[in-house]
Amino acid sequence: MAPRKKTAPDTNSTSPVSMADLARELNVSMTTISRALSDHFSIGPAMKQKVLKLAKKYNYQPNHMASALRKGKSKLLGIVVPYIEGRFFPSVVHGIETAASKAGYNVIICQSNEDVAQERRNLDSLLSAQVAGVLVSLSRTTLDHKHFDKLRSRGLPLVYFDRVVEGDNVNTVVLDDREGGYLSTRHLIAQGCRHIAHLAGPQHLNIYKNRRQGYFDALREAGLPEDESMVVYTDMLQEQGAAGLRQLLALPTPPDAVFAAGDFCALGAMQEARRQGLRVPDDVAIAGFSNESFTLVAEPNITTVDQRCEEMGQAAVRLLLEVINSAGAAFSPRQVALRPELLVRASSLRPAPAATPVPKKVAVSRPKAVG
Amino acid sequence: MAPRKKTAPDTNSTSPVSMADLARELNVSMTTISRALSDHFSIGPAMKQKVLKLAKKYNYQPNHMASALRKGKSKLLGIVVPYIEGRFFPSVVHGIETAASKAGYNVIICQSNEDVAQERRNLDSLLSAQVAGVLVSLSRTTLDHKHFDKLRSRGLPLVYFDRVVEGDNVNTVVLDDREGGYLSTRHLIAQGCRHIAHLAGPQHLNIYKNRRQGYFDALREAGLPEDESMVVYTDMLQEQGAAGLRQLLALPTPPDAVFAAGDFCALGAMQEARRQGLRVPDDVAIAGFSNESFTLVAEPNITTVDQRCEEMGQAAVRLLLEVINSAGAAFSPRQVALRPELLVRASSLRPAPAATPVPKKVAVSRPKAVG
DNA sequence: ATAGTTGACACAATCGATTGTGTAAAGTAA
DNA sequence: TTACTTTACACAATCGATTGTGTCAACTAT
Repeated sequence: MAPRKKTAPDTNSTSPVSMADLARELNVSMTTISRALSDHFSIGPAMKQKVLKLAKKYNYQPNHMASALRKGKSKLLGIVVPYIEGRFFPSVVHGIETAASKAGYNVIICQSNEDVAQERRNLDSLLSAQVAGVLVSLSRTTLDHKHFDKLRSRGLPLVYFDRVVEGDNVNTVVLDDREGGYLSTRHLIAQGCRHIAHLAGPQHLNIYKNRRQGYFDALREAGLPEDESMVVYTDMLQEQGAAGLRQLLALPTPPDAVFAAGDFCALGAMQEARRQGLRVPDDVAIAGFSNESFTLVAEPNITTVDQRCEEMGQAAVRLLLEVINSAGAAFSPRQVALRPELLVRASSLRPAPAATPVPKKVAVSRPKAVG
Repeated sequence: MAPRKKTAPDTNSTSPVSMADLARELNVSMTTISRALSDHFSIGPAMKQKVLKLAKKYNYQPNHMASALRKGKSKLLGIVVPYIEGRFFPSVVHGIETAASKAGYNVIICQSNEDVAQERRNLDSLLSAQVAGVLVSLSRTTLDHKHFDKLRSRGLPLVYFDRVVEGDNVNTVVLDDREGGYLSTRHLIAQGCRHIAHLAGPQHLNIYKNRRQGYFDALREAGLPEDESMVVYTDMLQEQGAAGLRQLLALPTPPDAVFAAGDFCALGAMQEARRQGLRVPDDVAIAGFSNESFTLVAEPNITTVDQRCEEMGQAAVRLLLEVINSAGAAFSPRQVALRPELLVRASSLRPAPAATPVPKKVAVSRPKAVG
């Protein structure tokens, strides 16, 4: 390209003032400017002041791209989520952005739309953008994870959250779903319920498998029978919650409580209960999962388990930054499980205290590491 | 820096293979590689094939930062929103990311947390990241917009959405709130309601002012009185909806319908109506605004106005890309207003058809440009 | 066969910031 | 005063890709 004199302001969106401009004005080298701005010891205090002042005067903005290019590390984090809708992912992203921003990072967000191919493209995109690390929640159609090797081979720090790859050689942050199921069921037992049913989700998904496990754990702990006939498997839809309850009410010993693995399902069950003339929670207590916003709108308000979305995002960023800052020094992958929060609402709160108090084995229930 | 030989793989996250590597392997110049990859005419077809093949073999990923640095334009768009929660912003962001990605852009997302100072920092951050354009929804505390001049002075394309700066020298995408209020109220009139109240929002916010305007427009069109005593001003909270309805029901002529400028407010009103023994929609019809997810959970389902969140994001990106691609050629700012969609649900649907059909002046109601 | 074209690629500067090494001036010690 | 440190900067290469201008060869035309 022809040596272009600094005259026309171009159509460039580049900052109007670069380090070279400052250097020219002060008759010093760019080295001095760069080091003065980054508070390098080899620059005298007087010079530092002058540079800082001039930078402020001209509203100098460092060019992150140039810096990243030279240093080989940008201040960008990549996020790959299946989509940005509903209650869960937006909240997690909220947490991620907040934590990242606090650490001086910006985040690039990508949606896989539950499509592996798109997920693959997202990764390429983030690679090209030279992100310093990646946070991923897998798409539903992601069966193998070979495309993530590309990141690993380049030494790009990677943290999975919520929908994760199983194993102890990866960094993950998840909700402790088993604990959620356990807390919820234990609460129902404490309310005096003794015939607790479970509206379960697809068992090939870990979250639902674990919630069911927590349900059984609580039953066993309380000495109640673990009865498979009290478990109905659904896809967590509202109508299936209704249908599920219908099926359960037809049993010889109908349930006096239902722990649903999802709020929509719980809502359906509650509506069905009332259609059948049952009172909630008096005749049948109901608890859901996910803390969907409508749980506070439904009447009665639905007891549910909060998934700590924001904390999950923050924990994921913390972990990612740790890996990034470990800089080469072999970092041994860590798996973090967040403790869910049981939100007791009217749908499960019996007026009278529990007839038969349950043994207080609270502390025992803590699972592995808690973020 | 000491000339470092290509030996140690560094701790760099840089792509393991650069154009220089390809050039070396093929014994050609980087120029040739670059031009072959970008399909420049001065490169022979044979050479192009060889380069493409080698690039594929080595899984070459172009370094966007380097490219952006040289070209002065990145493939990044910046988003600044007050926060990423609730129903609205996540959906808009969803639309933005989808549209941007389709056009080969990645998006960097920033939250202002409703704080001007943070918003200012966000802009600096995006400037440093060398984004090609910015999409903004103003924070609630943003009273003057001087900090946006920094963008304009650098020729950075800018589009406001939803919470916009007023004026015809800026690019904006908003929902036509007046039309939304109009459609909703017209619907209530068509249901046979003649004493329609309005639960209004803070009038210093344009969205609420416009919804109220639409309400009055519909009344006037139907020849109904525009009665200020039928308007209660609130902050759109659930409790205020209840309180507002209580106040209205105490009037000499209580309303037979309520158009609330927000769904939460509508919900509160509906709950209050039932507490007072009124049937919805028979005794009092209710319509809200925003299409919150709980409107489909409440019983009866609440009639509401959809804000076209995703379309708004897409329209904003379209407009932004237009400005970006106009490349210098003076682009005259445009204001886009999206047409809202009335979602009629049980809360306002009277069993009997309208007693007195309303004059069909539908076409007349169309406002300015529709995105 | 000589001049004029065209095709296909190389040179080298450039975007803006970073950083190892060199070096002149100033300061300290002997 | 001579020698040795420090202090405070400057030089210049570098990250990876882009691009205006040369240049050499093969080709066409007269």
